[in-house]
Amino acid sequence: MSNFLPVEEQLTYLRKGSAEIIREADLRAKLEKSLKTGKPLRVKLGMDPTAPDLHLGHTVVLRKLKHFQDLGHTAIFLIGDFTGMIGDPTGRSVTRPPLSREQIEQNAETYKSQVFKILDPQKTKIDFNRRWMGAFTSDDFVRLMAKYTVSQLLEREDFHKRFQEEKPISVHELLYPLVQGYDSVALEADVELGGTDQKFNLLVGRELQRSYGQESQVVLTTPILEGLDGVQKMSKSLGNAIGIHEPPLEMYGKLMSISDEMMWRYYELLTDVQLAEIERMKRELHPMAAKKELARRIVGDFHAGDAALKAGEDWAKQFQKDEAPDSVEAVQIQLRDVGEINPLPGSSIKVDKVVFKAGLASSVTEAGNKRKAGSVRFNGEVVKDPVYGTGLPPVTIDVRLGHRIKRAQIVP
RNA sequence: GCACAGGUGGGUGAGUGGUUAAAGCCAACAGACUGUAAAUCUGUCCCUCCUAGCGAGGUACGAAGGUUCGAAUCCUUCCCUGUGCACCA
Repeated sequence: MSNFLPVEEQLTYLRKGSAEIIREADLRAKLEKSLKTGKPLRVKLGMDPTAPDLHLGHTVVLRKLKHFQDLGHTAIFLIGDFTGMIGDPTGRSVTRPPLSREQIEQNAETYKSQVFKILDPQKTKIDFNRRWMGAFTSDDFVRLMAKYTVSQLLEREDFHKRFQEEKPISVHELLYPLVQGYDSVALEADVELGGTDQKFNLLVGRELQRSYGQESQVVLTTPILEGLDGVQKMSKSLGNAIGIHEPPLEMYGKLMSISDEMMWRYYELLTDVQLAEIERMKRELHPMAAKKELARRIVGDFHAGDAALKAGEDWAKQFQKDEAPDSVEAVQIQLRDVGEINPLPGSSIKVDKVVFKAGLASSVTEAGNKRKAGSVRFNGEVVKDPVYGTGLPPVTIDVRLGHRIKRAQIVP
């Protein structure tokens, strides 16, 4: 009845793109057992509903969950709507403000729709930890907290560091790992996935399961994907992320701007290209060709049809041939908003304001600085004067600052 | 509660009464060069206005007041963080 692959094959498949498996022997044992009994493993991946928009970094671990799913195991996508109130203190050495319940629910909804770009909706169990945490009594909580010690919690690097640096650590933050760990108890998870930054939390799950008399879960961590800068982890707040909902051209362009070194890492973590094949590409392909292929593949994962191909063409047009792409976002701008200089007979507009209104600069002052530096182009021409003479509106101008371009429609 | 140490621009971190919109570094953004890669060099990096300038004005150093011709710098109160004290009277 069971149509699982042989254990070794499953292991090989799962190892690719993993950072660490704790412990591999346990995983092997669990796989063997499931093969024998025909019972799939329960694989848990939890996410905070704090960042409603998924980016490629999140997809690394989601892809891993998908791998388990492909192998016939049960994928449980857990939305931490309860833990979201705490906010995982990971990373920033600053206490996060808790999210409101409405926000969390809203984010959770967006999540659901987004993860199915990767996971098979038919075969994925979605759960919320409020389901059991909401029913937790104070007694239950005390019992849970009694199973762990403060020094155990302070082993976590983030807490440890803050403790050393005499920075604040709120008590509710300390609770986070415990609750996440308890989720594994509630779900009777066989395996829990997470980024390497989650290692501590995942290990707490192992301990707690044992305390509650369950077999400990296997912990499988995936690497944290670096963002566009190639240094810091991909994160929306760091502004170095590629969101999975982004339009094809934008996604394609961002992928083309990553460093050659990063490109191979992206290949490894974001595509199903086999390692041997990646090595071959490294040797035989021009880096740019390989990068275009990468961009095409990834854009193709999130956009249907020939969107990826089109994005490639548009990109080449815009950046390699220095032309405007076929589709440029148009922005309507009121003439009076950009300072009409002499209404008749022709009109003059203020360059800085147009750039700002087009959304290419975050302030008029910044737009002015860029203009003075010779970075602003109107219809392909560098504009250095503060005032730009146009005909009578309506007038359309392709406004370009750096690699970004907008079509400004000046209307009366 | 008491004592002590802190709170500066996206991040670090100088600055203790006056060319300080606030050094340096990092990040970021743009330009040159390129393959929108890397490396390197250059410029910018609070906001607004205009006649666009080594221009004018407005904000800014936890908050609010005060002293002063003048304060991030001195005083007062408050808020926030950390450390120590706390039991054995």
